[in-house]
Amino acid sequence: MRIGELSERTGIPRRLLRYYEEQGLITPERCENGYRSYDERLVDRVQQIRGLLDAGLPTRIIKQILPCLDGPGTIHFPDPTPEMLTTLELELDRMTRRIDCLARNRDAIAAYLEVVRGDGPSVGDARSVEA
Amino acid sequence: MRIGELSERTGIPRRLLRYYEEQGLITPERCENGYRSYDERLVDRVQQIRGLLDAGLPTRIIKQILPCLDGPGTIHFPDPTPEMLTTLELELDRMTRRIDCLARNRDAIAAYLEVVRGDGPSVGDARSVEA
DNA sequence: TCGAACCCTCACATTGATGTGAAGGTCAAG
DNA sequence: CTTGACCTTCACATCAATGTGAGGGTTCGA
Repeated sequence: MRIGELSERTGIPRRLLRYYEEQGLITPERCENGYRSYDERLVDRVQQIRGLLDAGLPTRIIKQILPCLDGPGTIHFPDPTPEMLTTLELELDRMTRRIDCLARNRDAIAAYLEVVRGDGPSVGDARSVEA
Repeated sequence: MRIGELSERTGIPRRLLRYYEEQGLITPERCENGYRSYDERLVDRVQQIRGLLDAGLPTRIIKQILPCLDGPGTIHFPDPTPEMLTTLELELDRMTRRIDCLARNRDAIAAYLEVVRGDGPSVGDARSVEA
């Protein structure tokens, strides 16, 4: 498919699809006329990228971890250098911390909302967190 | 305490502490001489801000949700306009999706790492290229 | 009294993720 | 053949989060 269709199917602006390519996150084929040609599988891939981006990971990290997330059974390791493994470990850790922080704060907000809309009992206490 | 001490205790550069203030996330007092004077509680507060920032929330959102996360017991609801509640609901939703996405990808990475190390070297293509 | 170590404001630079528009090629349908 | 809807590249604009440094005041100990 061409960029327009991929854009529509994923909800990602064309501009960003080109940007992700520029960042090395996806590498569509080219038709004779120079148009980008996207494989079906890139629909999922692009959405995964968006998810990670939304989750706060920078493209350069995403680029590194994407190869490990290929498919359910299709895991092929791209020659993991120890350096890369370290990066992954590190990022794994960051992600966990990020998740914890987000979860704690989300829970606090949820609690707050619950209290505010008379849902719960009287005065509540939504304790939360930090890094 | 002054900005230097807060910076040291939180690990946040002075520059950012001033930036957070500029963004309305914190509002330290001022001494006679114009120096910023930070309350003890701001140590936690600042770390909470960092956590949220790291988690991908922009300052303008953080500014909105911070009042709901004040302290242990000290929760005072600031006249929740329906508009604000909507924002919170929305952000709550985003956070949940973000968490899910992060968790999925983190698990995938964790699984990958687990396979790569120790466990049997069977699947995949192990190329040995060198740069 | 001097210097070191703080603090201030101002303001420009940078990076990452985007928006937007110009100038132009391709292609199917009227 | 022309028009409109695609596509291309290029390049400048923007926004948030930071870095960095200039120019200058304050405080404190030697």
